[in-house]
Amino acid sequence: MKLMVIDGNSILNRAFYGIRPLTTREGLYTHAVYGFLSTMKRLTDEEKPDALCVAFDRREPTFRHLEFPAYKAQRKGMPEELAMQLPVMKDVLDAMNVPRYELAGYEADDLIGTISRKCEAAAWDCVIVTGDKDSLQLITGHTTVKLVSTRMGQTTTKDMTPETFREEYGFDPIHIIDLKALMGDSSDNYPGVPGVGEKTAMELIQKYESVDAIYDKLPDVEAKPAAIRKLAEGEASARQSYRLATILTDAPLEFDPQANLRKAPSDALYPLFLKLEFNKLIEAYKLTPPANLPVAEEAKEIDFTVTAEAVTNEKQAEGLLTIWREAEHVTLLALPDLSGIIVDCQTSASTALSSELFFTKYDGDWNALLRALFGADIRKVSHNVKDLMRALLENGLPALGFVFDTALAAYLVDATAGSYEIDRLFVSYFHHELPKAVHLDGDAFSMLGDTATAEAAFHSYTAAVGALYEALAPAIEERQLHELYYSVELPLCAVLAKMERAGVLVDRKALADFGEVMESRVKELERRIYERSGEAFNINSPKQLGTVLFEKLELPHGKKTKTGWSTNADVLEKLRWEHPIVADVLEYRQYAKFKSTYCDGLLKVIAPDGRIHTSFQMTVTATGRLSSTEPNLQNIPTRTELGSEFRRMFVPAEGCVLVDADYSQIELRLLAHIADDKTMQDAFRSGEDIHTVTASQAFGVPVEQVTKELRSHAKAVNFGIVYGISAFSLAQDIGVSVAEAKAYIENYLARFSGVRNYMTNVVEQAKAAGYVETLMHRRRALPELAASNFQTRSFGERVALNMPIQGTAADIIKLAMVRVDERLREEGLQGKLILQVHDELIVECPEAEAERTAKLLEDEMERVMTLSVPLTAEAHWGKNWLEAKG
DNA sequence: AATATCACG
DNA sequence: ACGTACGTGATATTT
Repeated sequence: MKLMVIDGNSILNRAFYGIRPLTTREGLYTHAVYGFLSTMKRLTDEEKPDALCVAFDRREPTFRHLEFPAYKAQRKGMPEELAMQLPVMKDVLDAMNVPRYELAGYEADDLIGTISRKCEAAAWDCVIVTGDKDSLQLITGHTTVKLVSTRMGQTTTKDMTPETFREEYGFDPIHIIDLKALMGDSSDNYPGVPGVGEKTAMELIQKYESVDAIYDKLPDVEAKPAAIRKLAEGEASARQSYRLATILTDAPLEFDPQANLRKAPSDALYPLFLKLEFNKLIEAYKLTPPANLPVAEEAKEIDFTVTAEAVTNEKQAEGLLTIWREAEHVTLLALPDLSGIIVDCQTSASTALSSELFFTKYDGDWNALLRALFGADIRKVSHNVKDLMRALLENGLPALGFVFDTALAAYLVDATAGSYEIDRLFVSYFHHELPKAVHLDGDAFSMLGDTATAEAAFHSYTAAVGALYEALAPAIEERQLHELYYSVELPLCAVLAKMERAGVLVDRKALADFGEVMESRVKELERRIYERSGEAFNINSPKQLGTVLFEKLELPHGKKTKTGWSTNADVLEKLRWEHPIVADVLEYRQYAKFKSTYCDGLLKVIAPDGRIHTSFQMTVTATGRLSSTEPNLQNIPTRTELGSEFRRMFVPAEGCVLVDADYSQIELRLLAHIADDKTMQDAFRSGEDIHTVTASQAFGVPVEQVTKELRSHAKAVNFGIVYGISAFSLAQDIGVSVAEAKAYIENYLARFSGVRNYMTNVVEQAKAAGYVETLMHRRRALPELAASNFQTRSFGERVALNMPIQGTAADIIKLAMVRVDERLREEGLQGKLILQVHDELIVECPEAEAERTAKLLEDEMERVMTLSVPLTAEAHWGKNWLEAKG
């Protein structure tokens, strides 16, 4: 039989410092608990112990403190963010039925020591889980230690047995105590023998094994004379340190391994995990909701028992439509194919109506019903409105009167939540699982399987959207998001729905032909690479490629990755002249990428109408940008000549052109505006090339004397500033020494003092507020800024600098899209927006309207916002995307 | 499911 | 001293 005992404080600590901070929507920090549980899960799965328990320290002083007042004296108190997780941790363990032990006057170590000996006495094996090396003294033939360490965010464990210990230390585990007695412990704050450090102590213990043996022999021990003198002087301290380092194995603890046999978690665990928003762990532990899940107070008002009325005939529908038109709003969800819709409506303070519309159950004119329902005179609240609108448009139906989208609102309230599925949101807002919810695939309600269950879920989800609306609508107001939400995001749904539906025409033949060329080039390069390396291998495998380049061909290896040597383009570029194979690999990579991602990838998604219909995601990015999927049309190559050929294959319909308009330097302009940097504002107002002016300013050279190289360095600095620069990365990027890069940045900030102030101010404000925001109050929470981990905190600081800029640019182009769409219709132009690439809009329009459309785009894009610098956009048009870029 | 790489702004 | 720029998505390989 085997028992695992976990050092609670040690593992919780490690998780706290090793994982980036994470809070629930309510601001309760949870990452330490989360990390603890992941570690516990992993180790119990691996070790499969029969019994499991956790030991904790108590706050009271122990005998060590009493005997040696300086003991752990310089330890800083636990940060608040960790302290608040301790009671949570204990609640979780209780709910999991994992026994925990603590005892006044004893440290967790002493309890673990005692537990391990009691296990041995009962003929059990004991596995100790801790990050603390002191515990290694407990290792015996029946007690082993799993030593946990966190490196680079990865937790690894090392199994320490008597054998592995001896191999590493060269003496028996028990003599760790003697080692500590000599070298002391700076974190526990006891000295050992002053002047004797780890190295000397190791040598001595390896030779003599124990403190006793050393002092018996003194002064005849083999060591430097200075060390012998220090040993003699420090004996009292060594003896005392020995006592402090000794873990007790006889604490007065009632303990029977049998009582710690593993048990199934209690019903309390599921709701607790819900409250902590540990959705991943619910899955990992395969938890299911207990039969009688307690109902949270906030959720009481939501009445899920409203009897739904099935709408079967036109007379009934007419009555309902009248009621819906009179209602302040209705809440609805629709199946993706529009064959079923639930409409909830509050007709008075006390009366709620829930109606089921199913195509198969309705004997009237279904399309007429939908046309009425989706007209402008019924105000509708729904979830993922853009997708519903696209479905409506694709069926030739109107898509009007949408007044609220709960997914979109939840995204504005927390852009980093990651998922905005109805069930998840509901749990997160009301700490309560949806009743009768079955696990449906996201928000897509499949009517497969048990129809009754699926219909019940459909109703619950609709009711949940209604409840979420009540919570989210005020939240939008509170956070000053009214304008962004109602004038930008919500209207944008319709614009994007139309764009997705319109799609973009591609020249399939040209794309396929190009693919053939790529294919043969890939084959040819593959042959040459095999020849040059003398073997056939998978060039796409960084591992195999690394072996060939760095072991077989013995090329100098650069950076390492987690799994081996890096073979990325940066590294290979530096090796280009070392061996001809390198250039081949680089070229191979390029062709392979183009072939697989852009030729094959795009060909696969051309719709029957010959066009590609991407999906724009509105709730993905942390900054407010859109993203594009299936396929991603926001990363079509352009930076290389070969790659930009792909843009030639994006074409307008017969008789049309593509008009492409992009903002000029929008992010730098926003930096000048937001940072209120007069020098940079002047630079933009001068109309000169911004990178040249920056170079002239930062390097103290007249504009005429700015060389290409200086300009490109200035450009890199400009970009770096927007991303939250570091000298190291700048140096890496432009290939100068870190010292030079540092000087560049210093010169830059000396000249652009507004930027310097912005950099310090925005971080300071973000720390105080806990978030940053754009000009339109789009917000990003920054729990990272409170992190004690340097790397995490630095990341938070860079994000604080970048998000207001990138996010405001996103606000601006989104508003421009709404305006452009509006104006095109007002002007009676045929043009349609078809793509957005962050700072660029593409319209497809009849050739004859190209000039007017281009002008309209420029005007509307520039007019969106008045800044302290001009906001300029430039449009061009042509017979394909490449030409239209101008 | 995680990692490495590389395409874009 | 820490490790090294912001935001995305797709593909192929490996676990």
